Amino acid sequence: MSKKLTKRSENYSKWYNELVVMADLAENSSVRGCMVIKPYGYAIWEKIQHELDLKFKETGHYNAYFPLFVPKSLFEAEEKNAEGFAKECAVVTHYRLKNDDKNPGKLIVDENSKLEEELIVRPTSEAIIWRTYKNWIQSYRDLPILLNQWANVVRWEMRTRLFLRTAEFLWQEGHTAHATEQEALDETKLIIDLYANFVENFMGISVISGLKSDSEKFAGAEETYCIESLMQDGKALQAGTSHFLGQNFAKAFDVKFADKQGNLDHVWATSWGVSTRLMGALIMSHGDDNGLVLPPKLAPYQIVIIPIFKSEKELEDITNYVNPIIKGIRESGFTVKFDNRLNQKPGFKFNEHEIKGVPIRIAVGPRDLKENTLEIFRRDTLTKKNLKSSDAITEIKFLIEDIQKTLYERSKDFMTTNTKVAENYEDFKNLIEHGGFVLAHWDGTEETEELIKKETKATIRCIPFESNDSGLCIVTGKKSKGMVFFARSY
RNA sequence: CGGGGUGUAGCGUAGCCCGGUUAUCGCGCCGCGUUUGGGACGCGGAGGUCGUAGGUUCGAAUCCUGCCACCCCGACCA
Repeated sequence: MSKKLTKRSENYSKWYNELVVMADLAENSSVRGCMVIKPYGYAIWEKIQHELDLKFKETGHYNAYFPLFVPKSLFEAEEKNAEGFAKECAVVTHYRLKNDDKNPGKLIVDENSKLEEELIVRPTSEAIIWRTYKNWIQSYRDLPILLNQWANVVRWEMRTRLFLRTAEFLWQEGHTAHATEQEALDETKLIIDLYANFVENFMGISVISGLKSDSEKFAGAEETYCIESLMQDGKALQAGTSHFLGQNFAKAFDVKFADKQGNLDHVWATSWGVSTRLMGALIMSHGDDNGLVLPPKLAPYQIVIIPIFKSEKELEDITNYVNPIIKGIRESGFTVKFDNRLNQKPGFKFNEHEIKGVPIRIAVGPRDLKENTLEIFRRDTLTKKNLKSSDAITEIKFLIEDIQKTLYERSKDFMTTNTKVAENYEDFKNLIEHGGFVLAHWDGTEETEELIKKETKATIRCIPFESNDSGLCIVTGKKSKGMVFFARSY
């Protein structure tokens, strides 16, 4: 990993600031690590939502909404799930405040308003949803249930990190119920493939997918499938997960159905989600030393037009000149912003939109009006050229596609060149030090995984679905079913 | 919760070791003028409980103690 790239991780927070900042909460507040999503950042999130929503609906899913609060008794029903999340739950214990007699103008919790049963602010919604499904499912005719929820969740992490691990985050969580194990497994796989497809083709980020090891899988799941991407500093980032929950939640919440023969059986389940962390992945995958770089499919606006003028009359002329071009761009299905602010200079605007990662910039000044030209700049390669204004639409169509493609290929090349095979443990330690994915044989035991983690800080990011050649574990020398992906991760 | 570090204007900082006028500089902000094809320049101006509470002292941003917050490393994690 080059020094420049390593150093770049220090810049990430700078790029974040265009999209998101840590919330400025009251001093002495015990709430930490909440984020404020700025309009530009939220516009990107909306794009992600919109596209995923389409894909979910294409595959037969519907959106629904469930409560923010989960009664503790429901939360604890599925033991492993409860145990896994217990240490990071926000808990509501009271429902009322009152004036503090000793401290005028201040409020205190009214002890008389103590709740009979505490409410957990959802860290994830399996519990409350499966309690609901219990009432919805009696027969095989009620299945499958394929629901998705767009929501916020709260996880009281020891340590937060902007975008990647905030105390509250936005996500979508899918929760499905099926009559057979195979159908649930198929759903789990369908979604992880959907995620991989989305992240690669829409966000332009190359990913690997596979299974999580037992120690890394979701609390309450039988299997966790994941997609993992590689950031420019060589650290891996989990970008999405899809869980096969078996009958665990159906058993915990007593959800049974009668099949065609009239036999009762527990329902099979999946759950899956991606979060605002995807935006972190976006920044850390494509950002360069000049700021964000957005793939056209995600950019709040794909093209910005910057007029260069000395007088308002000149601006008017330029406006008349670019109006047909703007119209043409919109008719071609692209989004464009005409930055005709009077209070900022062109140089400033160039820079601002570069930091924001706008894929294409067009500059138009008096010179262009004379020669019937414009200057077009692409953010991914930082190159610009002049062309006839009549060629603008053709060029834009080409660039939109080419930038999307280039970003993905860049990400893919980066992952390929930073995925190495370790022949032995010494080799492994050395490779891990340099960042990136390291493929190595592993004997499949938790002990070995733990040892590697302790000695190298590397974890198993995923186990490929299609097991490759068998071999010998690099640590123990025991038989291995195939190589797995290791990396240091966020 | 364990180890390390930091806290000075909206942001980034100097000063602290070795206490002493009106707390430094840059960015940003406001006004006027000149500028405008890559983050403009000049002049003028506003903005500070030096994290907080105590202590030492004639005198504290500076020394001491407690507390609070933030950052980094561990444990945890989408």
